[in-house]
Amino acid sequence: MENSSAISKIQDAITRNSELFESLAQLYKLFGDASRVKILVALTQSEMCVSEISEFLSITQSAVSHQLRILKSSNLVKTRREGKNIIYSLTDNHVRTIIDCGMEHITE
Amino acid sequence: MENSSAISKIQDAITRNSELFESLAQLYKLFGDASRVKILVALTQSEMCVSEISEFLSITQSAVSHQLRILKSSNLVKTRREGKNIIYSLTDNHVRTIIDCGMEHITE
DNA sequence: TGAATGTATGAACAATTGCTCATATATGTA
DNA sequence: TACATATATGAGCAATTGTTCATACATTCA
Repeated sequence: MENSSAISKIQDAITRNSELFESLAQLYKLFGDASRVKILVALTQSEMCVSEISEFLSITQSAVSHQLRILKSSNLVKTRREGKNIIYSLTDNHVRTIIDCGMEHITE
Repeated sequence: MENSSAISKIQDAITRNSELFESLAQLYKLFGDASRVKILVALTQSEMCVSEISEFLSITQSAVSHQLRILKSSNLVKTRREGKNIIYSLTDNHVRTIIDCGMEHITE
């Protein structure tokens, strides 16, 4: 099948921005796991330390830590120390927006 | 560590809506693959048949079909037949919105 | 009807992922 | 300093995922 001119313009745009869409996929992958979304949703409500998250999601501390590391290295969350605790919070409001955006689709 | 009352309200909300967040993760998982996002991005521009998508993304026809099946069974895309071709298009505007939402985060 | 084209699908496989377990590191406190 | 608490991390493992290959199904046209 032959490319129409309109289609081939889209092709150009997508090919040129290939890396951009890889990043986009990479971003959404972060939201594509139930544990991580729950963590993120929780953090939209309040900053929290690891053991709190671990408790109320009924996920082991280790599993939570692993996930938080992923979220942090992707700059979705940031940390500060407070005594023995490490307090996690959202880096910015994008997470909130993205979650809301998805929720609208789910709860239509 | 003990739950503060604020935290425990969040916990309740998340526990009660556990299934909702599973769905949310499930939705984002669909956007969490480069091939699929590219397909979806393409479809935000124009409806397209399988071979067109396959060509310009340089993905085999089989791989595209497999991905489209996933997207269709998740109701993100719909199809109609036109002769030998199956034309794929977005089911609604949510996909556009979600992609835009992620793009804003990427291109901040 | 037979050949060509477009699409779908199942099996197999490599890669990725998220968890658990054990253990290390860091901080606070007796 | 010794111990308890909070968090991080590496290795190992089972489950999931995305692709390829071969092939089946569907439609058009000669």
